[in-house]
Amino acid sequence: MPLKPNPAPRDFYETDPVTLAKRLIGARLVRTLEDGTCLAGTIVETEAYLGVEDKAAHSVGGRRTARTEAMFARAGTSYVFMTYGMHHCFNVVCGGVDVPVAVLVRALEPVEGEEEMFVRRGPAARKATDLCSGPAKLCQALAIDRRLNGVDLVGDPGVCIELGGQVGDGVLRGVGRIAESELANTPRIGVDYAQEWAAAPLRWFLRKSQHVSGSRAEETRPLPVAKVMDSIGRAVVSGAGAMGERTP
DNA sequence: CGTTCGATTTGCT
DNA sequence: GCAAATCGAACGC
Repeated sequence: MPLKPNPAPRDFYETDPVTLAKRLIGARLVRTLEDGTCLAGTIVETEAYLGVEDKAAHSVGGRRTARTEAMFARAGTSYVFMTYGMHHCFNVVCGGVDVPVAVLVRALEPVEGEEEMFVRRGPAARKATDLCSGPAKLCQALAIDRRLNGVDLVGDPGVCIELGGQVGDGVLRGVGRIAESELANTPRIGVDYAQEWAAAPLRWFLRKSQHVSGSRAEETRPLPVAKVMDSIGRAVVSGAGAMGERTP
């Protein structure tokens, strides 16, 4: 029997997407189904989407539509979208209200409900590293779809993020606290259309993990807008009032 | 191993 | 009408 989930608090999310993308590695994404089934994995790969100026972000130019609305919500909200007509991707919204920035969760190492994940993923998943090694794979494995778009990860019973150190967590095979030196920092995957933003170093993954997706190549180009992080930081501060490094 | 291509629906031009 | 923050099958070497 899984323990009751222990959601990360609001202030975990009240930061910029680069900070949150790194902070999420080693945390657990926990999905609780209606029947009580728990499906969970340790996050091993993330990407930051920097909002208005980021040509790879759905919220580029401040584009605010039915689809992107959740990106404008408060930190700790989910943003789940459908792409290619059949796949879902799960994001964690951060920043402040009306600051449309988020982190895409790209890969997990399964820690609970692996058998159920194999059933949900179907015959293409032949081994554990096939279950959640991609943003759409992990959504299929954890039964995440657009019904979970815009929900509050701090208060919704269906999905949350758990930090390490949960009492009684005997199944954690994951990684606990992560040093930045254990992370690789690479271009984002599948955003070649984003011109000068395509090569920006906005993807992170746990080097030692066998559960990551896509290329491990680390050649990047600098952020095309030098002050974009400053502008996000100011917006977070003025919008949410809680920003900065967390030192647990 | 590698590359290519189709699936299938939505969101927005 | 077109391209998409993807995946997996099919094929070539």
